[in-house]
Amino acid sequence: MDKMPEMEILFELADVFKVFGDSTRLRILYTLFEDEHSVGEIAESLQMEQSTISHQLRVLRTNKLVKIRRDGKQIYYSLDDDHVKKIIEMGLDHVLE
Amino acid sequence: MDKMPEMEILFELADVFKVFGDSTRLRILYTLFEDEHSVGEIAESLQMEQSTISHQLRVLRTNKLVKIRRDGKQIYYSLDDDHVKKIIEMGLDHVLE
DNA sequence: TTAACATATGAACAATTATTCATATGTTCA
DNA sequence: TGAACATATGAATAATTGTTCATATGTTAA
Repeated sequence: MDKMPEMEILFELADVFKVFGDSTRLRILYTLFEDEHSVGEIAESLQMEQSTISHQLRVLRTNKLVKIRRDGKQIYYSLDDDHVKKIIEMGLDHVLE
Repeated sequence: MDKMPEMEILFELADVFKVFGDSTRLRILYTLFEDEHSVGEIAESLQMEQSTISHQLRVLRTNKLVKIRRDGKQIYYSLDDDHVKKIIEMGLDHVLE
């Protein structure tokens, strides 16, 4: 173990970390820690443009960090991976020394 | 717990993940998983410019992921944090599903 | 001191990306 | 069907960033 992965895997790995490397996406993920939320709720909660949130949710979804549930006009997003919390907490451990 | 951190902390957190979000830096970290290595050794091993490696090592060092030990003309880099391996492994878990 | 070597650094460039604005798509209800 | 609402998307822009080249800094040994 700990052997260097193939280049293809390394690029994917870097891409995943890139997703965590933006404060807006981190805020969205934190918002979803507790419960699922609609796009509008997240935008309202973070005081950001609906468009911005939607764009970033797509990034999160493409990378399989969140999943969706449609209910009428709204689309509810929630965490789609057990690792998300743990990865963020590990990063936080590092930041907090 | 799981409460959203202050903005300042969120930016730091994002910055840490940004560091992991580059394949060159991931390769450098993997190289250091086993043992410490000099700048030249890493550049040779990864077949990249010495300058590129040096620049990226500075990023890693600034973010306290690697530390240095001077020995004559060479500077040996090694991992400076217990979390590094774990964070990368978590990310890998996600990538590998 | 000087030559040779190892590493660091600054400037420049290309590429990537987060946000905004405007608009499109899709859903509900009258 | 059409109006109102929720979300998605494309284009444009500004900002950030990884790499290279050239050169500077720092170390050793003669």
